[in-house]
Parts: sequence; structure tokens; C-alpha cells
Amino acid sequence: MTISEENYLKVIYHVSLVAPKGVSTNAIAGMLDTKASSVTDMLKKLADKNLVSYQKYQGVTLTDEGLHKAKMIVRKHRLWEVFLVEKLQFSWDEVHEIAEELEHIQSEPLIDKLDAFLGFPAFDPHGDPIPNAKGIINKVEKELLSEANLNQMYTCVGVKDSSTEFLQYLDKQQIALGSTIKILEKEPFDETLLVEINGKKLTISNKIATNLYIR
Amino acid sequence: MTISEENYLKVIYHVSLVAPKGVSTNAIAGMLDTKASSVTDMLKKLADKNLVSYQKYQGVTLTDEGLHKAKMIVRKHRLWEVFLVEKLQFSWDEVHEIAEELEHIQSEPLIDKLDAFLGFPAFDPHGDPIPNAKGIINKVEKELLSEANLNQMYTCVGVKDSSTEFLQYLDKQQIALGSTIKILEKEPFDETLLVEINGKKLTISNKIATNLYIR
DNA sequence: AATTATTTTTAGTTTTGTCTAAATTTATTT
DNA sequence: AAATAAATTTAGACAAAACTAAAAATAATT
Ligand SMILES: [Mn+2]
Ligand SMILES: [Mn+2]
Ligand SMILES: [Mn+2]
Ligand SMILES: [Mn+2]
Repeated sequence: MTISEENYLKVIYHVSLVAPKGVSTNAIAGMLDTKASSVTDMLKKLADKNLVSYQKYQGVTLTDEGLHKAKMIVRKHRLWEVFLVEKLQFSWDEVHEIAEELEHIQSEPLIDKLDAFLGFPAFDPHGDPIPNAKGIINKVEKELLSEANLNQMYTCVGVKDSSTEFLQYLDKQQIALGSTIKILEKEPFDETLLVEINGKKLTISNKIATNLYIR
Repeated sequence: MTISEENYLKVIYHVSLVAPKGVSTNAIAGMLDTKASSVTDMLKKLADKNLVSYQKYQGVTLTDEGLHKAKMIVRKHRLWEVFLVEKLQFSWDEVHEIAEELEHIQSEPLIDKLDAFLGFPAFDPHGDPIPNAKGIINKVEKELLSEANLNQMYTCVGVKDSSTEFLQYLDKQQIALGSTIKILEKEPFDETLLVEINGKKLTISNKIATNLYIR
């Protein structure tokens, strides 16, 4: 498999988690920053290789084989992110780009030994679950801060957006995975929240609240 | 720079260490397992980018910029090999292939942090020196076992060939970097050696002796 | 239901890196 | 010095992965 094919599979996987019926050509093009016509070409190729099932104009779904391949790429991506943060002291906003490259290194023993070296972590630095060598994902229930109740104690367990800008905002506000959060007030007009994070009061926009996972 | 360009630069670098006047098209083709015509095409491209100086039929030499780029690729290759052996418990005959891929990951902070994580190693698992971030190589005098004197104590410090077959042969004979070697006899006809390695007597062919570095 | 808008596919190019076969240059023999 | 051999380059072709522009199919409006 080429790097390009792997990137398509991974994107189809991620989109299919929120759009289960079939992933549209445009959705893929948007995420990969390419043109729809390029996507169509690649979908044909992936279908020939039995990694997706594809019917003209109907979008694609991953086959069992494609799903497994996609999970293995995600596994590699997230394990490398753990390595970069835990062992090389990168901060959580610096690792995504590098992991985008490392996820394409082809060696099963490498990734299994890396997994062991890291102590078989269950989550990556952004709170996303790491599939095991068989592709099994340890799902944990979580919800967005925007959907949480008032005056209830939660723990921050993940981010939906993992862009540098958002992660650096969280750093600046000293919000990290494990921080405790309680919603004190919710402004009815724009859903701005007044929250208490690690004991400190803070005002948070709805955009922030829809990108923070809590439990 | 593409992976292909990087592989060419690295090969030109390695060949130029033993053929300093100019690296031939065929030598490059041989090492990269491609055709001479493909090499010619690439040499033109590298010359356009000022990474090699190239004149038709005269072979190539690296420019200062090309030399530095090549050293950085070698640096990455060897640092990743150290990581694989020291941290992930790979054996020295398993790491070359994987490092061939890892050497193309593009991130300066990554490689500098990896260097620090490994404790700034000076040599890779095969005894080859690791260029520092500026490209400076800590050269250590060493010679081939085939050129050593009789009845003198040496230490094994490196291998010339780092193929799986050769390294596994060394493992089988319990020869490792750091082993002490003394030549007891040399057969005049075919230069087979009777050596004492870590106290044990062993017969060694000339082919082995021309691939083991000692000091 | 017909029209318009949006999405998707097709057709035809481009770039990168490779190949084969033929031509050219350089090196080696006679 | 010619003739032959070897190395290298050129010319033309191909597959992968992208693009633009145009055509076709589907979805949304009137
Ligand atoms: Mn990627
Ligand atoms: Mn992540
Ligand atoms: Mn390589
Ligand atoms: Mn090595």
C-alpha cells in the first residue's frame, strides 16, 4: 500500500465514524485537501483492491479488510504520538504532524515493540483510544462539555479538535486531560459557560465547549 | 526533497567515501537497484537543485549543500538504529530495513530530541559513527581484521557489511562489538585466520576478516 | 413535475520516477 | 591508430497521483 492509499483509508475511517451510511466523495476531498475528481480515481483503485465497497454516486464504505488496515494506521499514529509526548517530551500540540509521517512506517514488529515499550497505553495524548494489535478499541463513554449538566463534577478526558491553536488555548488556560470541570452558569443567549476548572473560575465559549470531551 | 532524492544523495555519499574523485552512474544504479538511465535522469534533477555537481560522462560529486543533506539522512538512519536496538530490543541484524524508512521522516526537532533521549550516542549498533546536528563526524581510527598483525590484542569495533546474513553469523560465533580478538595463525594460501575471540579459538575465512573492523 | 443547484464522474493533462531500446561517448584491446 | 567493449546518455513509453474543464447524475427548489 502506498502512503496515499493509506491516507485515504484513514480519512474514510474517521468520516465513517460520524457518517455511518456511506462516505461522500466531497467529504474525503475536503479532509485530504484534494479535488473530488482525484478522490473518484482513488476510490476505484481501493475498490479494485477490495479495501472499500464503492458504487458510483453512492459514496464508499470500508470492507472488513479496509477497516482493519485503517485501524492499524490509526494505531500507529496514536502510539507514535504517545512516544513523542511521553518519551521525547514534545507537547501535545506538536505531535500530530510528525505522527502523520510516522504512521506510514511499515513494520509490524516495530509497532508491537513500540507498544510494549510504552506500556500498552490505552489512549493517546489527546484522549483518543488506541486500537490493539487485533484492531479492538477500548471504547469509553464520554460527552461534550456543551452537553453536560450544571453543577456536576466532570473530568476532562479528551479533545475533539486537536489543532495546534485549540490545544495551545487549553494550555494557556491550564486545561489538560484529567482537569476537573464544573459548569456554574450557562448563558441562554449564546451558550457561553462559566466553569470552574481545577478550582479556578473561567468563561468559555460554546465553540470551546463543543470540542472538549468530559466524563 | 522526495524520498527518492534522499536515497540517491545517501548512496552518492556512501560511495564517495571510497571513490573520492567522482561517483559513477553505474555505481549508483548498482546500489539502488535501478537502471543507469534512471540514475542519469535523477542526477540532472539533483544538479538543478544544486545538491550535486554533475558533468555528462564524468560522474557526480556532492556539493556542500548535498553533502550536508546526505549527512543528515545518515544521522537519522543511525540514530533510529540505536533507538531500535537500545530501546525496543531489536537485534542488530533487524534494524537496517526499518531505519531505511525512518530516515526519511522530516522533522528536525524530532531527530534532535531523539538524539537527546538516546544520550547523544557516538556510534550506531554496527559501529558506524553518528554525525552530530552540524554534520560533524567523530572519526575513530580502525582497520580491517584482514590487515591486522599476528599475536596482537585488538577490539572488534565495527562491521563493514551489515547484511542480516553476516550479522547472524557473528551472533552465532558470539562475536560482538567489544569482543577481543587476537590472530594466532594466518594460512598463506587463502588467508584463512585462526583467531582467539573472547578466549575461544576459531577459524575465520578471509571474507569474514575483510568485513570486521578492529582497533 | 419541471427547473435549478449541487455533487460526482469522465476525459484529457501534468509531474515524478521508473523502464527499454537505441545512440553516443569513453575506455580498453588488438 | 583502429577496432572493440563498456559505460553513459537520449528518446520514447508507462504507472501513480494529482489537476482542470466538461459531462452526467442526484438532490433541492420552485
Ligand atoms: Mn499520513
Ligand atoms: Mn491524537
Ligand atoms: Mn531510504
Ligand atoms: Mn548501521
